[in-house]
Amino acid sequence: MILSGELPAGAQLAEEALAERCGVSRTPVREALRRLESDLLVTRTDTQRSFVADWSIDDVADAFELRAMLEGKAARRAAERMSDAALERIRAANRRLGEAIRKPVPDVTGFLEGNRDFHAAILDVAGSRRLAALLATLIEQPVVWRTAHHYGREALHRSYGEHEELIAAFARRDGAWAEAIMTGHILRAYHAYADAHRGLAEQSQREAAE
Amino acid sequence: MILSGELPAGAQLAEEALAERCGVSRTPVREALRRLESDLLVTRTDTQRSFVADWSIDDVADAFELRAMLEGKAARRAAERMSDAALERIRAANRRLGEAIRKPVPDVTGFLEGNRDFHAAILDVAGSRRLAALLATLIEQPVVWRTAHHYGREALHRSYGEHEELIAAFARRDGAWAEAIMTGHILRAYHAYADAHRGLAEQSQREAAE
DNA sequence: ACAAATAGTATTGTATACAAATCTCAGGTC
DNA sequence: GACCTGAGATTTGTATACAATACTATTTGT
Repeated sequence: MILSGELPAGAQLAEEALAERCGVSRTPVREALRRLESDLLVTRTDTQRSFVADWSIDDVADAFELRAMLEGKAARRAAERMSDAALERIRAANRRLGEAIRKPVPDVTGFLEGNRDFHAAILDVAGSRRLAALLATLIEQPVVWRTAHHYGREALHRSYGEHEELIAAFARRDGAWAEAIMTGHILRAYHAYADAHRGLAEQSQREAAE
Repeated sequence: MILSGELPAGAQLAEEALAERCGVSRTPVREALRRLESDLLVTRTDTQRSFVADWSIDDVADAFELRAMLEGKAARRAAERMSDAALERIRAANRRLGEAIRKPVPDVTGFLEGNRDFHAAILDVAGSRRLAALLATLIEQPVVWRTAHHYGREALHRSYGEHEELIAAFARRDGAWAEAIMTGHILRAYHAYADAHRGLAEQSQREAAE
C-alpha cells in the first residue's frame, strides 16, 4: 500500500484500522509494521505511533549512495569468487532481461524480474549473508520500485549494456573493475530517478500555477 | 542471554520456553526474536523454528569488514560536515575514555561507554539515518561486546590514540584522512579479536588433550 | 482571552486461547 | 536393515480481550 501510494507519506498507521482493512487481526499487522519500520518505510514517534515515512529527496540520495557502495562491494567480492556455473546463471538472467526489453512493447515486469535475478545471483556469489541482509533493506524501497516504470527504452538498454560489461569483469575475475561498473550503474539509476523526479515536481508546479 | 553465553550457539529458542523463563507472555518474546533475527543473532529454519546463530570466524570477519567500510564512510561524511560544537562533543567523549583507562585498574566499562559515545557522536554528525540504521545492526554484536574485556592496557591506549588522530582529521575537515584512520581502527580491532580468539582456541585444544 | 486540568476517546502493550503447521518416534512394509 | 506412515506431542500463527498509555477537546480558573 505504501509502494503504490495508496497510503500517502505522513499518514498515520493505526494497527486496528490496518487490521480491519486487510481482514486480519492486529497481531500480524504489528509484525509487519515492525519490519517496515526497520526498513525505514514507516517511522514511529517517541510514543510508539506509526506513520508512513516521508522520503525527502535527501533520503533518496542517501539510500542510493549507500546502495552504490554496498552493491559495489558485493560485485568486487563476487568477481573474486566467481565460479563458471554462477557466471552462467548471471548470463542467463541478463539474457532474459534482454529479451524483455527487445519486445515491441518493452515488458517492464520482465525487465524487473531479470534485473532482480541478476543482482540476487551476484549477491549469492559474494557469499556474505550480512551484506545480503543490509542490502535487502535498501533495494525494495519505494523509489527503486517506482523508478523503472519511468524508464524509457534507451535507459532500459543502457542497463542491459552495463550488465553485459559487469559480466565481462566477472569473466576476468577483475574485482576492481566489477566494483567500478556496479557503483556507476547504481549511481546512474539514481540520477535517472532524480531527473525524472525533478521533472515531475516542475510539472506539478506548472499545474498549480494554472 | 545470547551475549552472556547463557544460551549457547545452536540452542533452540522456543517461544513458550523463553516466555516462561522471562516471566512474560509469548507476544513480546516473538517481537524480540524477530528483532534478533534481523540482527543475525538468531536464525530461523525454513519452517520458522528459531535457534541461536552460530558465529563462525568467517562470519566475524565478514561483520568487521562491513563495519570497517561503513564506519569509514561515516567518518568521511562526519569530517565534511563537522561543526565546532560537534567536534567538542567528540573530544569530550574521548577525554572520558582517556580518564577511564588511566586509572590504576583500567575501567573497562568506562572505556566502553566513552567509546560508544565517541562513535555515536560521529554517526550523528554524518547525518545519515540510513547509515546509522545499518551500523546499528553491526555494532552490538556478541563479538564486539566480548572483545574489549580481552584488551590489555596497551590496546586500550592504542584505541585512545587512534581516536585522537581521528579528532585531528575532523579538526581539519579532512574526509579522506578520517576515513582511512577509521577503517584501520576497526580492522585493527578485528585482528586483536582474531588473535585473542586463536589463542583461546589453542588453549581449549590443549585442555582437551590433557 | 489564555493556560491548566480533566474526562473521554483512541491507540498500543500484553496475556491467553485456539487453529495450523511441524516434528518425533513407534510400528509396519519391502 | 532402510524406508515409509501416521498418531501424538511440540511449536508457531492468528484472533481476541483487557490493561496501560497517549491523545483530544472541553471545561474551569485566573
